[in-house]
Amino acid sequence: MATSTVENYLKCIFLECQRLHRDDEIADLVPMGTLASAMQVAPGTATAMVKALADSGLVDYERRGGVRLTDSGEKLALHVLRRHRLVELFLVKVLQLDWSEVHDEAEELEHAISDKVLERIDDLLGRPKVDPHGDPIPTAAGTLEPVLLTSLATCQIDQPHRIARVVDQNPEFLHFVERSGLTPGVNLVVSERDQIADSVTIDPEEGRAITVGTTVAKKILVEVAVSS
Amino acid sequence: MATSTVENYLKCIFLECQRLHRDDEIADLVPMGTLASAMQVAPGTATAMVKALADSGLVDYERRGGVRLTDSGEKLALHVLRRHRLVELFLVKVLQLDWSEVHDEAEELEHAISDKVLERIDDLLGRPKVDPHGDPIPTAAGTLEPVLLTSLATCQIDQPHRIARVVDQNPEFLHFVERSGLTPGVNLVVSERDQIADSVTIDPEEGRAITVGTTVAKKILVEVAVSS
DNA sequence: AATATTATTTTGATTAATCAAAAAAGGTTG
DNA sequence: CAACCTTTTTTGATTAATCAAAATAATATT
Repeated sequence: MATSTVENYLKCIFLECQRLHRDDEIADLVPMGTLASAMQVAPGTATAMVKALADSGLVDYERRGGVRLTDSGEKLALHVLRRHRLVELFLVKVLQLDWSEVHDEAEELEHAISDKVLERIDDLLGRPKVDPHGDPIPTAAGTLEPVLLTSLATCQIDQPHRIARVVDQNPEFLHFVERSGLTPGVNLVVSERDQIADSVTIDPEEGRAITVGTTVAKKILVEVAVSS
Repeated sequence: MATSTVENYLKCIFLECQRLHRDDEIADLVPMGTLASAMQVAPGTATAMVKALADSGLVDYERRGGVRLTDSGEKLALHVLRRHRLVELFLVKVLQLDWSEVHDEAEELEHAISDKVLERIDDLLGRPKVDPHGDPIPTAAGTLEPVLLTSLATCQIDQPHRIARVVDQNPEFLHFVERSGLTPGVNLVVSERDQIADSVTIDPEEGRAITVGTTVAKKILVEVAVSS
């Protein structure tokens, strides 16, 4: 059985890989430095660990290039992610915790929960598709719906959108999002984008307009609103 | 912070100490061999670990005598036990798992659950006093109600009793208990005890009489029934 | 008491995960 | 292209938890 450290590395590689795709260009390998800082370990530690993961067939490792999940590594990563996200939703829906605090709780619980308990939770919640942050929940079979979302930084101006997902688990950030009324489900339009000022102005259906920087706008993912 | 291994050793010492009190005479120290086999580790491993626990002030260790919890060790042990038992009850009541399978699940979860989540669970369950096996749940303050129960092996013959607690988490045993209708809450009288045959005959209020060996009788704890 | 048995402790090694600091490999840039 | 900077890998050590097997202490048996 994979230790929880192994699970964390795999999850981290998966998420960093997704993040690279979202932000940047088509980087296929996660650089070791990126992994090390995401895992908050010394660079050498990440190298050592990745070599061990490669020996177990969970990743492909390219010396001085970076690391990529194999099929079995991705399968395990998705299973961890499923546990994490179902636990988060469970904590919010059943135990009434705040969405800003569940990430850290789930970080521990994701390694302790059995498949049996997980499926009971899934039942209890009615087989949900997304967690409280709008992140999609992988299926038990290990598939993740492809994400076709744009962000406030890239969506079309003046077209109605709905917030689908908030891609940053930092509690401070989540509180800000909540105060600003930018939680998943909210309808809005982006009324203005100013390259020079690095700003994006958002006009929610309810409440008053707000202007945020591009880095923040990138973290709020939206889909085109269906007429309600 | 205590590792989950440390938590397990402390919990184990606490439970073994209780068991010694229940079964046997007034043994103050848990022998190293008992601890090692309860923890399923080699004897030397237990010695090494106990020395480390003694250095942290969690236990008193008497060379070639055994080990005993200090006040701070007991406090931690009770906190672990509280988590374990609340989780068990939660799994039975909320997630509808069978009482015979929750012990092993809780064994993992007890180390992953935060105080915040624990108190939410406690609330949700209505601040229960005992877990599904009838084991008392320590309070958040770290107190455990003193147990004043006898077992089927020692209670008075022909007097009405009620099953309060089943002291063995083994799923096989719990299934047997269930099949025999000897779960917590059941009213019965012990109609006969035969020293030579090493047997105890139980007459439940409902269903037919059953005869079990003394080792089993010792594991089923009862209280004198209040007139219903 | 001498011997045998059992329980406990020591010793020496191993594995997983980590760090700090030195070494090496690639890029960048003057 | 040589010197510099950044990233990555190596190396040597450390900590927590474990085991097997040898050594020791305590207890029981003859």
